[in-house]
Amino acid sequence: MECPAMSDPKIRTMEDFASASGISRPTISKYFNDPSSVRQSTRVKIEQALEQFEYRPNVYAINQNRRQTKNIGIVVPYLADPFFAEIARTIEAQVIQAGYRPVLLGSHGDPEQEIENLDNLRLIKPAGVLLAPLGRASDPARLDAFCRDVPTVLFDANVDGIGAAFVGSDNNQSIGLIVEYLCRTGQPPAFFEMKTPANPNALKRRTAYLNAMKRLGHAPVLVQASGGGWDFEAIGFREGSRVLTDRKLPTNTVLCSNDRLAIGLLSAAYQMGIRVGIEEGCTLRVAGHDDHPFSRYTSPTLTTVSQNYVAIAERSAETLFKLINDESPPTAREITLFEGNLVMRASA
Amino acid sequence: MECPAMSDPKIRTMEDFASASGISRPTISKYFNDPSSVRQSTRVKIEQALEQFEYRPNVYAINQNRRQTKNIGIVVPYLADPFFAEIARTIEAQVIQAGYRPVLLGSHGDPEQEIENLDNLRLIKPAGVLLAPLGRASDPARLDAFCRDVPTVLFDANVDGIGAAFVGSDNNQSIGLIVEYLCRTGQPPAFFEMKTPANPNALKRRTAYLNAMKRLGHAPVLVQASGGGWDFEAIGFREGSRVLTDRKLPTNTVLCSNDRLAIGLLSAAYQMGIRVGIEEGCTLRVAGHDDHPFSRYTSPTLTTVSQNYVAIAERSAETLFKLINDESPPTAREITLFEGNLVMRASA
DNA sequence: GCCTTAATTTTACGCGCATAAAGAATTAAA
DNA sequence: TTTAATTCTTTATGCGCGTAAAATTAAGGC
Repeated sequence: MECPAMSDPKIRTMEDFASASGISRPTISKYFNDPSSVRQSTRVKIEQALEQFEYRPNVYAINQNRRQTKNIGIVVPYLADPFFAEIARTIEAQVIQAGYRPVLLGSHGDPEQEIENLDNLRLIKPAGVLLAPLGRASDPARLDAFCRDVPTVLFDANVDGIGAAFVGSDNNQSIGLIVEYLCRTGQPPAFFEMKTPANPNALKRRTAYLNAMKRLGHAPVLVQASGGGWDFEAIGFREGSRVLTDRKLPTNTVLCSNDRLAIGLLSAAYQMGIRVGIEEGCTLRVAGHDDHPFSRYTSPTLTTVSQNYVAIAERSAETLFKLINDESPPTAREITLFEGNLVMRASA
Repeated sequence: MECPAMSDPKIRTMEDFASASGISRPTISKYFNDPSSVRQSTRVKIEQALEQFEYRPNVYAINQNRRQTKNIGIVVPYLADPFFAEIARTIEAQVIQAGYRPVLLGSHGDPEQEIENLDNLRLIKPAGVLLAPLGRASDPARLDAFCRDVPTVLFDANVDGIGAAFVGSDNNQSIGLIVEYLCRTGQPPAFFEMKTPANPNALKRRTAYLNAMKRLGHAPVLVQASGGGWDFEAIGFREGSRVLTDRKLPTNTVLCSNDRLAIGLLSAAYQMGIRVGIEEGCTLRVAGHDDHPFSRYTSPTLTTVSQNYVAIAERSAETLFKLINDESPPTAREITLFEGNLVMRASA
């Protein structure tokens, strides 16, 4: 039995706790709003009483009356994607550290779910929202309507003009990096992607690939998979099988728009008996983008470009907090891009 | 500009909406509590007004006064594991369909985080909680204390005597199934697992393996990986490399306690040039357990046993709702186990 | 048409806290 | 020590809704 100090008199309300601790209720209220806003000596008193009586204020009563809650919404397009799960987790930590309460929501790749998530967030009157939008599938008008009402920072995927700021990866740099690497170490890569990608990053990566190839004096080769949705591995497998069967590829090197496509492609190659990698006897090189958590366990391990998602998480959270606490007029929409790093493994 | 019907008079409170719709406030309140509890004709009136004025009641005011909120907590040990992300998503859908609001929390493999999640859930006074505990790492006393206060159903991992019910997989059946399959189609398997697994399912699987081998008249071989944590792929890779290097395995078949270990092992085998599978020329067979989302893209694709997580999700949600709505005295702790299905792929 | 039953309105109170204003007490500075 | 600034207490009001009880009205059956 835990029994810190015989919490005999039942402390249910802040009033109870106030009289039990010998401090006035409004001061207690101030303390819970911001512990540093009361004198050090009274703070100590309160915290001692807190250990005795283990009282916790009623969240609903608090939030009903405060102008602004301490809730921060975090919305990601797909929670079952380990990449987003990881970045969400990192952001969560930032939010908690800053004294806010994270509320994590996944959109399951569905634009309606995304809007529903935002609508649900509205109901809890969040201080701000960190939103990784679905991208092209998103309903920009409704996204914008939300961002006008609630301080919102976009991350991972940009939607032009929406939200107070955007923090993401510099696809131009990262794709340039790996294209250069591939060209330097072997045949110039073809680019494997979705024909009509939902994610705006995919479009930027395509452009970046084309630019990089031009710069290096090679003819670009686009391999575009039809189909939609978020089941990238399946698409990568299906279209990868097709392309490898056709044998029309003018190069032995494939750069995938993201790691999940690459995972599908590697699986297809393996099943066709095609040896992938940079070792002797390999007839195909495959590279990806994102440094997906599973990319280090593929066969062969996947050469890719890592996104600096820690930096992205930190900066986007930081930007949001500034936005929330700043009385200054909202400045111009700021775009921050972090560079990727080459992760050399066995596949290319 | 959206402007359904000129919502000129600003509807902020239920009182506003009541007068605007010509219905009394208590009736409006009843409607939002349960739309079917008001007469059909008034329900129509309210819903018409609702379209005109798009009023939403204040969540905080509601929950402050209701004896019970409509919140259902969902706690999983590790959100970055696609298996849990998927099952969480399925449960979410169930919860929403039943008219509740899911609150999803991940414990990041950390027992303290798990307790913190439960503490945070307490603050929002949930109607009930669906908890997939960390397992052996969990703090049983504090888990129990929570379950005594809040209707809680455990799923995925059982902790003896804690929670009102448990819904999971029948490890004995599923492991038996795949052991039989492996024995029937080749050499009897060794069992690859963690020496001190955090997950109680792992222990049941070990026992199930030993039982199955005994039943089939084979000598069991346990391969136990040291180390802890939730980075199963890394452990599978590291320990897998070691075991394959040692060449002390008296069989060419390895059954892994879960797919994530198998993913690591497959990666290790590939890097060592060991051909895995049931084809000609393969010297190793590998099987897993769980039908992890990535198991169909490994090289080779992973033979495994699928958990019926849709059934688990449905039953656990269903059980919780019954528990919440039932006035009957809490019956004996019910344990429901669903059978697994063999998923035959290329690795074994 | 009257009666029974169910649904609604009216009235009223309370939930647990934020917050504002004014005065009292404490602290720091002069 | 005096004064000014800070912090605290007291007092009071209100947030938006749940909910209970009594009075009223509407619906359905004969």
